[in-house]
Amino acid sequence: MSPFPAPVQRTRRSTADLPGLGPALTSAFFARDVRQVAGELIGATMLVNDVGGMIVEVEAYHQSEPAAHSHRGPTPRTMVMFGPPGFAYVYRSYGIHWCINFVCEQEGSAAAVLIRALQPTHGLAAMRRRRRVTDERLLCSGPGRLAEALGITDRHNGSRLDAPPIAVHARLGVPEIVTGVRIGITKAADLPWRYGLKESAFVSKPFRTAGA
DNA sequence: CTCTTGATCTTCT
DNA sequence: GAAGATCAAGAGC
Repeated sequence: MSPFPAPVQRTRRSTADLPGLGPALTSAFFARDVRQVAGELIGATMLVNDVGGMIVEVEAYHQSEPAAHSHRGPTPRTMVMFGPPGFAYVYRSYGIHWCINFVCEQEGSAAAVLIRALQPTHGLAAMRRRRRVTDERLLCSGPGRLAEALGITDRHNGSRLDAPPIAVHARLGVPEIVTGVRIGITKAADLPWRYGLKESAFVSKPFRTAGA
């Protein structure tokens, strides 16, 4: 079963049978409930300097729940999340990696979608140079991996999502979505706020629901 | 295949 | 001083 309905029948594992790019998403798209935006980002395409791919895995975070970096109020690191929607929040993870979020809802909501995995479609050669791996499935299957592949660093913190070097294009068609609990957290670990493209070979880990 | 550990920066206790 | 929205390499099965 393809995660996208007709006309494609088989699971999309190469770029040959991807749907095209929809219009560029602007701040109005991100100015909505963070979980709604998270689900609609599955199948969208994210590019940085024309390098990137189709979003296949994301997680939603909101100030009201304790797993969010914004939960304890604004700090120098999380300031961007407290601002208006449609901007990038980039943070340092475990002292080593960069990870990118899309700020959603409205000023003060401090809600964001963590981009966790892409299916590479644009600029594969540039990604392989940065990542020093050849397996396509390892280029962008994880938040730290995709940031490295796309050249994302703290330089992009606070950047607009609808102006160079960043672009996010709407999906064409509605894919089949799977949900599960978020990965690598201990607080609010039962909230099913992780969204993925069904049967994608490019997600960072299998999907799991709370309890099991 | 699964499990463990090191790397190394920011924030919080 | 400890924990954390991670990843890669090595050990063991």
